Amino acid sequence: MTDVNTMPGHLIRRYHQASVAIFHARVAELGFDLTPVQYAALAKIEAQPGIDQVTLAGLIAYDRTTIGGVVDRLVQKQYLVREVSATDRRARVLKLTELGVTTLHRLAPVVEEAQLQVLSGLDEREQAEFVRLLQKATAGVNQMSRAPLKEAE
Amino acid sequence: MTDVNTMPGHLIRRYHQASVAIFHARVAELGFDLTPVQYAALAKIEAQPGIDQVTLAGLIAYDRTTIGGVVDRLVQKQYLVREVSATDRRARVLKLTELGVTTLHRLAPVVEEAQLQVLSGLDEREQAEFVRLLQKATAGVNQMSRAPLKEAE
DNA sequence: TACTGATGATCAGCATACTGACTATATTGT
DNA sequence: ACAATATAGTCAGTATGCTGATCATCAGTA
Repeated sequence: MTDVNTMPGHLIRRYHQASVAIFHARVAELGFDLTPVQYAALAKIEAQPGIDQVTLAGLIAYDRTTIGGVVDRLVQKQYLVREVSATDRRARVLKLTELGVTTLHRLAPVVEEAQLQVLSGLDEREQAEFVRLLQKATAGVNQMSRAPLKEAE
Repeated sequence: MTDVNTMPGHLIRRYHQASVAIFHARVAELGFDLTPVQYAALAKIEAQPGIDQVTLAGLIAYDRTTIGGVVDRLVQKQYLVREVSATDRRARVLKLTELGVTTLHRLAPVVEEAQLQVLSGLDEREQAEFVRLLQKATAGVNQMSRAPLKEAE
């Protein structure tokens, strides 16, 4: 394993790079300019409207510092509203706007396609096995990240 | 696949995040401050001293814009020397310094350990299968990246 | 009630990646 | 030889991630 191109860490970086590029290309075809991270945030906020930033970060495994900037940009694009929580003045409550909802729904099928394209180097049986192993491997190292996934309670 | 946490793209992002964190933690234990990208660059330059930046970028699948900054920082840390090529004045020729060589060799075993830790969620049979599928999947989407891997000739 | 610690959010600073544009130099074709 | 094209590298601008620090607010406890 002296060649970095055979090391898991390096392969993951390259795979991630391509995965992001595929996402961008697909989304750009529809005339949108959303990053994978922004999409994930919108999807999670739709599922749990009124969520605060730290909880959101935990549910999609982001760093809490990073999420601030992501939310900033989504608010600027008018996909999100951010308000001070009525019950905790430290917290910011997040909700989708109408535009956010329609955008999310228009993008959903394209994002699905992008996922398939990311796996397109594998045949169907391999895809299933790969996703299973990827989930298991990711779960195994979850706590090593500064931003571990926190399961919904 | 409506939940982003089951989507391959999202899993890859999380896995990559943890992989980088593991690398940093291991390298920091030895008192060094090298990123995975910087390590990969050093390793490749050792294998091919006198390589230019574009070729290096192709061999480890970086963007040519990004590699400039990476090399800058490695030069600043005195691991690398960058000189104008004698045969092509556009090109910059890269070589390791003594310090670069010794650092690379000290880090190598730790980097190996980090790779194993990245896979630690899987049993031995799964690890082999996962790396095989990861290589195949990555190769399948290689051309979608701005920085595809270019095999050595 | 007042103190202490925990928590939500932000800020500054840095490194990786990307896009698009630009400069300088080589190469190719006529 | 000269024009057109290609290539190596850089720069400006933006987004994701990280570290570590700070501020405001909340919650538990003496």
